[in-house]
Amino acid sequence: MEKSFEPAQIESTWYAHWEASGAFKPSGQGEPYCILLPPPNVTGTLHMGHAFQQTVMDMLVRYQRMRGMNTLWQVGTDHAGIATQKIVENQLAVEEKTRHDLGREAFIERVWKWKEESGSTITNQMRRIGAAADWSRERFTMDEGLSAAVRKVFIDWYRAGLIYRGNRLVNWDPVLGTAVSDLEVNNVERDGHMWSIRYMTTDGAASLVVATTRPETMLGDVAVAVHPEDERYAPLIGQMLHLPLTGRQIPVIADDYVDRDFGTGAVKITPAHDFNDYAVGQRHKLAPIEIFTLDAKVNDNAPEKYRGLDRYDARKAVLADLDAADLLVETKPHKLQVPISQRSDAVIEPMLTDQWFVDLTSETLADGRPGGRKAITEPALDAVRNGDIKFVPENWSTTYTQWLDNIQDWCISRQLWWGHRIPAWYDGAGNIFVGEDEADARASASTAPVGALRQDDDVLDTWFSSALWPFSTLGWPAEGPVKNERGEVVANWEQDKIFLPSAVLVTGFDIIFFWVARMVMATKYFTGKIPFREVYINAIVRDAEGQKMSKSKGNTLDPLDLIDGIELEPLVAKSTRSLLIPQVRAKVEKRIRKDYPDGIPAIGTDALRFTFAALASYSRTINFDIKRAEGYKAFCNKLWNAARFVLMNLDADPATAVGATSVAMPSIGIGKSIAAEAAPTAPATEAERWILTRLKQTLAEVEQHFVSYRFDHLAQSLYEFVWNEYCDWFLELSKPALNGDDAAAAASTRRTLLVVLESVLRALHPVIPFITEEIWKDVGPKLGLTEESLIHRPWPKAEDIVADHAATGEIEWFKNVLSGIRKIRSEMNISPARTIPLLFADGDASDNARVAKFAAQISFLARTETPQWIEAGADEPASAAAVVGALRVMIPLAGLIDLAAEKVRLAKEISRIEVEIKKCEGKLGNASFVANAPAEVVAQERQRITDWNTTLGALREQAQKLG
RNA sequence: GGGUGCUUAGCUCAGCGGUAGAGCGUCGCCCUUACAAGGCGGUGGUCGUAGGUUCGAUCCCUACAGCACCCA
Repeated sequence: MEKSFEPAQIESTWYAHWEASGAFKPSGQGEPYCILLPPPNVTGTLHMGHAFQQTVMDMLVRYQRMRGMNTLWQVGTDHAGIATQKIVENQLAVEEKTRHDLGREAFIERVWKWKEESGSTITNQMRRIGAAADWSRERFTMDEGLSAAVRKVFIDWYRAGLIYRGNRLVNWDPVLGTAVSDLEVNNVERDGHMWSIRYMTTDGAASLVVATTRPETMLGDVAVAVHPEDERYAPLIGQMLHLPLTGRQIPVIADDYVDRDFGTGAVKITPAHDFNDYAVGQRHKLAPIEIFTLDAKVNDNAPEKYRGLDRYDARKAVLADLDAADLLVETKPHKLQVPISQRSDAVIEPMLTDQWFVDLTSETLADGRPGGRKAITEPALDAVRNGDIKFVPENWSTTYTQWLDNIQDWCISRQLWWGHRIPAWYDGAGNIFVGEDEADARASASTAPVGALRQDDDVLDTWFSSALWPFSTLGWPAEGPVKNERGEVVANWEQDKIFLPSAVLVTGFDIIFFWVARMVMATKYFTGKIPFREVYINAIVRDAEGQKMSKSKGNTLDPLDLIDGIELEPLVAKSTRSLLIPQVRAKVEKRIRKDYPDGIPAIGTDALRFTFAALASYSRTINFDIKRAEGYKAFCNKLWNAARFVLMNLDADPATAVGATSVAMPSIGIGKSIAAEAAPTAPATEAERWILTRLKQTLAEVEQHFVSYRFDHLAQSLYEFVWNEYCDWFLELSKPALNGDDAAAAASTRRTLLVVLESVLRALHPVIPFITEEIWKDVGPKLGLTEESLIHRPWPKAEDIVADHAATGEIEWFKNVLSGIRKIRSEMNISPARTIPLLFADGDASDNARVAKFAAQISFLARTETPQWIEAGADEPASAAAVVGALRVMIPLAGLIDLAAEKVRLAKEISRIEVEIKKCEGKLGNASFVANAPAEVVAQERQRITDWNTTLGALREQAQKLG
């Protein structure tokens, strides 16, 4: 083995090896265990959130595979309608073309070409973080198979009356020219104004003042609403007003939607361009008046003067004209929430358009069939309410149920070209024909079309196809094998439906609405099954200060930069490349130069993964600190060097290396190896029995943490075991054993070193697959294991190991004695190189036996001469002492220690213990504590006070001896 | 306005009813033959504030303050 751990070398070969060996495919044996990858955007690149999420999934899949489950990690990407179309449109823009210049077919062809060339970026990056996914089954939402599922779902829902076409107010992105989901709209606080405008009654006798942040929409006003109990306006209700600038007349209506205390208490109603106003208009049967075109310019319903003006130019013109007419009463600054499209940053304009919807709200259809609420929404709610699907952490189920309880019908049409084209046709009379294709649509219709049929131009929302992911990727609705474009079989519903429901979905909370809920709805409806049994909501990754990562802040991290490392200058260049505003560029550059003056060190995939695991508690954000990752790289190095130590000691004595003939160990899941066939006898030393006991406990904890998704605790258990127990104590204890006279103990220790190391490599493999595999390459054969590589080894089971709690007591005592000596050495500044005398005094029979047993190890590890006992009552030299129970562990002062300093040290220790004793006495002196506290707590308190008193007695005796 | 969280060592976070923990940082001593990405030993916290429940509260309850996020 190399002298230190070099991640780049290790990582380069193993992934290809695993993939080629078919290790990621379902074994076909054991209980099915499936994880669905939330399909990343095909346009995307791997960010920290992906890396974190995928590490979690990978740990689970690798663990379950080792446990013998039939695992499938179903991967793929989604076609990301808007994002992908935009990328290609931007490319066309460089050539000074639009998609309309190409035409629909040529454009789509070009998008496919882009996808073939660039769409695999993120899946290649996933391989770098070690994702053990079954790439042979990789899918894309626009695959033929998945598209067939989309068509079938659309048609079935349409024929069940659950999909309808309607003219509704939707969030319209005037830049992209499409409807967008309300989940793709952010309400952003902006500085704006509140304008007060006077509307006169038609008889000229009175007026009222409305307050608005969007004065231009007055051109589409159909009423002014006031609160029904608002006395200020009571006489005006029912009267008509002159709508300024338009020559139209509108009524004053009463509606308790109006907040009397907001603005003037009188609200202009523009149903065609505001969601609240739309509802008011419906209640009062007022026809909406649209005043904008689809690119947000004033249309022909407005007075000629304003036609063709952009909405913001129209605002200026309207305000100027109102002011001129003396109808503008007040202008004041106002903070308002502006709806911004996530996809284009454009201000959303609510617009009345013809769209397709999935009914999620009606109880019963007009013809008596079940409506969407009953058929789709309720089953999805029930699945969570009755516990079929569990959220982890549990409280996310509230978010889920509250959202579904208040859900609106789902607008599924998008005015794009890239996506699944809606399988609906229109005849000359506007009748709708739905089917697999035009022929099917005709055949399925009850009436003959009038004239030619024309297919709907629109495509479906990307999430419509993503919602089918749990079953469409498994081959549904095809009967037999589904092949990809290369003719390879990627799914077969008949066989693969065993993977439904999948075991767990790992995803971010922001996706609960977009995707989780919709998968439950579609999967329940079409298969009758739930899509997954558990939903693990992972935390959102932020920077070390808890700030959201954003390119314009310059605090993003590319997981691949952490893995490979990057110099400062390339890092600055790549971080500022996409930033167009010079001030932002400068700010980002400054920050990066400050945060990473030396660039980013390479920490490797394993350390990055371990860091993610260690940070994955149940909290909803994790703050990623590179320092933490560097610490876990050190852990990898520690493991590496521990392995080197073990192997070096085997090499030194090849006769006992395999050990199958001499001393056998508990089998610990060694399986069909040579070792297991040898008669197991107990390990020879206490230290071995102790480390095996600790290993057993650790493995049991790790299994528990996998069940509860506490990867932070899992990582910590393994970290502690490897570093603080195996390396710090067992490896150290093995040194005297290996160098001692007892050949049986040396041989046994060699084997235990190896057996424990091999087990811990297996336990760590799901977290840090590369380094464990690399180390195992040398370790496995030494145990006579026949597996080709670690990935094929079974999970090490706690129950295969025999615990020895007596040994634990012995080693704890040993650690206390050794720590006591080290403490004195350190505090008294005795050089670590110097061998010092060591004396024991007092103590009980078991101390006597233990000293005899561990004398050699104590001398070796504490660098002392052979310890001597001082008989009770005999004279003893002035010494510094550590107290372990009743035993005094003493280092004579002569030439080593300052008497005064030792007295101070002792006095400090005595007073510390006196405080502890006081605390105990306080509790035990309280009658109600003794009466009410559980017996074991009282007993524990009594034991503590006894122990403290023993220690105190020994310390006082020591102090007295020093005079 | 409705909802969900968070507030514990300098930093990032566990713990959640019975002796306050980890990693990183920091301080001291050591290049001791697996590892200086290391070893050994320290320092560091009235667990946001105020009440309440309890024999006992960092942990449960109430209120308040501050900070996030989600939905209107």
